[in-house]
Amino acid sequence: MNISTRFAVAIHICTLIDSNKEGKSTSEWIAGSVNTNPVVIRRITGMLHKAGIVDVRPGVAGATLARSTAEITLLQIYKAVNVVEEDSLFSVHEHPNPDCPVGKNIAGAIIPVFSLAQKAMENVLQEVTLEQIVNGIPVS
Amino acid sequence: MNISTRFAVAIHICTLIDSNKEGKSTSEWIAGSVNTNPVVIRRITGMLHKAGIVDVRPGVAGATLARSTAEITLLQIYKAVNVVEEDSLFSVHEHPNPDCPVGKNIAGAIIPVFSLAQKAMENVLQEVTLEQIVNGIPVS
DNA sequence: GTAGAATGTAACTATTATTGTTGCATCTAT
DNA sequence: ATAGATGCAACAATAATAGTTACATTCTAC
Repeated sequence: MNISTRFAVAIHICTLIDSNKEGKSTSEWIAGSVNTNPVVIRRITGMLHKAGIVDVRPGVAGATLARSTAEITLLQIYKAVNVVEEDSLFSVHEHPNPDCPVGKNIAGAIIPVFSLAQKAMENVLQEVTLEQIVNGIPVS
Repeated sequence: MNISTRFAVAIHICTLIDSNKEGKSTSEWIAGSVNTNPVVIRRITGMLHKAGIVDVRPGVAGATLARSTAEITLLQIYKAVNVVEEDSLFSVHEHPNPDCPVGKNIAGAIIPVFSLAQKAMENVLQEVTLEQIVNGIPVS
């Protein structure tokens, strides 16, 4: 199991858009850097657009960031591309035996822990901005 | 995406074994509480056995915990059932364009963050013992 | 207002992981 | 020896991912 590359690609896309303020960041151009199909890029920019992170319009070439890189966190991107459902990073088996004390109560005992663990991970993503990622890319 | 129920089931199994010190915790009996097939249980107890968490022997009915519930952490169980590969909770797209400054360096920029985020999640699991889970189950 | 170029999106495929299942070999205690 | 358990290989059903084709929609430039 692992979290879809959609998240890493979305970060890649946002970083690219920021680094290309002079040119037009079309899905085809972005796809060239990510090395995938333009439709995959459009799917993701569509999600980033719905989340208000990216501006993109039908018929108009090029996506842009909707706000500054310092105001975009990795958590926002992560939520935008929907790689992990709300509070369900960990899945719990359904229908344990209700006639067994353990079966009846196991979900209630572990779900709060799973929730805390997921939150801890997401808190790290919340503390990292797109600006920091961009600064991690050598200007070359 | 979400982490396999194998982890939740493994916790369920360990809790059950502890709550059943008088009886024999056979795969069939455990399967009755989890509400699944005994082979699924054997697969998981096999993994827990390899990790030294559970004692179980071919031909001998019943699994037991290899050490006290206070000495078993959720992180140990999590690692035992191999639900997330080492340092790869998040996956990164392969083969970004090496001729693009962003493509060439994006992996190096995001992997450390992904690593930190995963570690933060795992640290929570490390702080929770099986004993705490067991105590969260009403005696009824 | 039309042509060209881009985005949006549906539909399909290949691949992979999960979960459940059957069948059978192996092992142990009685 | 036998009964009953575990270990394990093999297979099916399901679901998510990633890539691809095709085409409708939209806008800009002319």
